[in-house]
Amino acid sequence: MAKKITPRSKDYSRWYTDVIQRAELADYSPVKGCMVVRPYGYALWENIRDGLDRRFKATGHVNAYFPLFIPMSFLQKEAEHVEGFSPELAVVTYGGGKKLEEPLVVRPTSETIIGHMYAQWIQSYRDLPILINQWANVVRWEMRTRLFLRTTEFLWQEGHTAHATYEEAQEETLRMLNVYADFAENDAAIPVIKGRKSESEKFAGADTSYTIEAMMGDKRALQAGTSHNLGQNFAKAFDIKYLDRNNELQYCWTTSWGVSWRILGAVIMVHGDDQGLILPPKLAPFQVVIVPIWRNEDEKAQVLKATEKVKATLAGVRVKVDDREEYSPGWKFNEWEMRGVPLRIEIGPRDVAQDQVVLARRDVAGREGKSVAPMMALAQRVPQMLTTIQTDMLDRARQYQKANTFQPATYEELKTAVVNGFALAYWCGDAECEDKVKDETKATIRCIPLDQGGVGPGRCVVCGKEATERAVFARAY
RNA sequence: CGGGGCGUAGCUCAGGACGGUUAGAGCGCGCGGUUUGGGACCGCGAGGCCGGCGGUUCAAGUCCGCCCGCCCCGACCA
Repeated sequence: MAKKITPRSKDYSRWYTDVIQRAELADYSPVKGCMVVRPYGYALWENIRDGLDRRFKATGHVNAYFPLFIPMSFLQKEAEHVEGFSPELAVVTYGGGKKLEEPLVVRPTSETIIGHMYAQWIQSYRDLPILINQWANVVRWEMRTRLFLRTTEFLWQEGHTAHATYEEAQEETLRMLNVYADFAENDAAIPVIKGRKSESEKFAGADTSYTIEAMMGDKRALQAGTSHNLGQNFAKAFDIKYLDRNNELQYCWTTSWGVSWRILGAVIMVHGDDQGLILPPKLAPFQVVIVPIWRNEDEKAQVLKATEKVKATLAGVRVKVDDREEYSPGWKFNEWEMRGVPLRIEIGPRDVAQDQVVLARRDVAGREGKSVAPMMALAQRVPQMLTTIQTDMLDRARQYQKANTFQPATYEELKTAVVNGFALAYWCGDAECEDKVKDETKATIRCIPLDQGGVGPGRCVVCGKEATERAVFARAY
């Protein structure tokens, strides 16, 4: 435990893995590319899950569960889909000691098997829309993995909907993109850019993919969630049809959308500092940690009594009392700061005598983040401070993103911009220009923002041809 | 899959070029005591197939070969 966290400036990726392991969010598994999520990390994931799930329910979705194994032939029904996913499939060829007649794919995503079921469940326009989400694990055989950001097996949710018209499907696609953005900003305190993916970056099998992109602490981009309008591609591949009001057979329009535990990596990288994690109050497993301080049995009894009293006044707040005797208060301060608890309450003999406590904000370092509050005021003050911390964290992240986003007009400027952050620049739409940037700068088009900022047409930053839209170029995870 | 690095105590590592009794340190862990407002200290103690297999040798943690695993950097991805 004495091991120090590598400073971000020295080695950002080391910092990232150090923080995860030292904060006990996750650990490496005996299986390459896989990850063990520890209780503290899982509690964080549960809060993410709950925040999203609540929003899914509020927009009319229901949860269900589809199987882990998918017949190989299903994947092959949609040409683009199979092409996109086949390199990263895990395939089961033996079961019960016998070679299987048809290999089973461990789902990399569930469009195919869900499409197969939808084809059976949907007969009429009256059956539509179908709005189902599932929380599941999926497997994608990745060459290089990274805790939370890219693991062979990962937890996520995948929403799959079927609609009667293109318009409804498109509306759903954007609705869920907005749900993701709302969650990212309001719960995770991560500012995101909503946008459309370029042809080369879109989901295998989608007509159009949308994304929320966020800037990490090292100014690289991370795709934090995606929402796809699948058009009729899967409907045609899986024969998802319905009879419309005129008794005519129509193919459905489907969507899918997903957020994985990768977003937990974003929380770490957007907010963390050299001390470790900084968790937004809405997601933190413990929003408040109380560290009691005493010197002798007399003080101990008084302080613990006051601690219980304080805890009781904080109904509705997730409070951890750290009354372990084998660690000193100073040790605990460092420990809980490293683990990102948003607010610390210190209660010692001096505080008990004066009916007060010391409050320390995790997001404001040192003395500046410390304040004293009367015990009487805590029931109000603590929730208030948690709200302030939550909004301050979003503001800080937003400022950081803004300060590191550039608007290059020339290719030379673009080259500089993408090593220093995001580049918002005109793009003509040609894959050639996109590829050139990728080859020469390692930056990719993260998205074409939905909000173009009210600017008119301009010149492609690469080729100079007329361009109607601006794209965000950045190096990405 | 290419390039680089590393496998010795739970963790971080020394030892290794030059083979030689019982393999070390710090941290962590257990017990006892003193401590406790920003990572306290003392004493005692437990803990090792030195990644695996094979070879050289009277003798291998150390030399040689093969294999395995992990981490970091590149080509694909939520």
